[in-house]
Amino acid sequence: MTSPKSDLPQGTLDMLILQVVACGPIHGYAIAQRIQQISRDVLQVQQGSLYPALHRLENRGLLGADWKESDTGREAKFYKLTAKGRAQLKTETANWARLSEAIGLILQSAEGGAL
Amino acid sequence: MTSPKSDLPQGTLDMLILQVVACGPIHGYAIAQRIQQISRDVLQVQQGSLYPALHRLENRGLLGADWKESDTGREAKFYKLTAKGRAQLKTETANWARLSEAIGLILQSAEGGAL
DNA sequence: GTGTATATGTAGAAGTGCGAGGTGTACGCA
DNA sequence: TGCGTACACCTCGCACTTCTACATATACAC
Repeated sequence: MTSPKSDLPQGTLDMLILQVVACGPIHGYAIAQRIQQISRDVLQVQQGSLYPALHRLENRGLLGADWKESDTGREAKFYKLTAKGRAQLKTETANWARLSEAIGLILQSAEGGAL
Repeated sequence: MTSPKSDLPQGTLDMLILQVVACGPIHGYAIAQRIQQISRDVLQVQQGSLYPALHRLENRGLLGADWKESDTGREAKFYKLTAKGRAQLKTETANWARLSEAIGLILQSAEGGAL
């Protein structure tokens, strides 16, 4: 309980990955680190979630992959966004904005106390 | 697939229900209508999602229920928030705020570009 | 008496994240 | 030399939630 347990809402992981990959070619292990870093440790992507998601995205044709050498000299699988992936990211981002806005409406509705 | 399918992120339904019930005693059917109405039809709670969620929340002791007569004269199960439920709502709301903020950070990170 | 809105409920299917485990390399330290 | 840690990939099965149907029953309009 002391450690911040941040289960992320189902469906958001794909969007997050797509977004990080959109910044440029990057390998899986680094994606997880990026997300954790940018979110200030709020979001933590487990490897058991990361790699299956990556494979799903690749199978759907949203991500392309190439084996290259990482900064440390080891072989790593670098992912990059396809055109289809870019479109999907756009869609999901818009959808997320609408959803979070709608949820915000519900959450605010009670505070007004108009009832 | 073409129709605007608004699957809501897993875990948010409980929070939404708790929030709506927090406004005062209300029956299940009306909860779904409320959510849809307040969110301007963005969020639509299916009955197959609603009732199981309601029962879960009741089993966890977050919601209390009484059978009363609804506006239309039919018997309906009116739910109300327990103290435990109120605490849970508070926790989930805070958690949601942190999560959505963190996700917002990721989404913005690319636009700024440099990091 | 048929249909619609109200109101509750269940069953099965599908998808997704998580935990726990496994593989292998490279590096620092004792 | 041996050990632990960080890197970097992967898989399996569990648990959970939501969705799509379906089933039930009342009240009211036509």
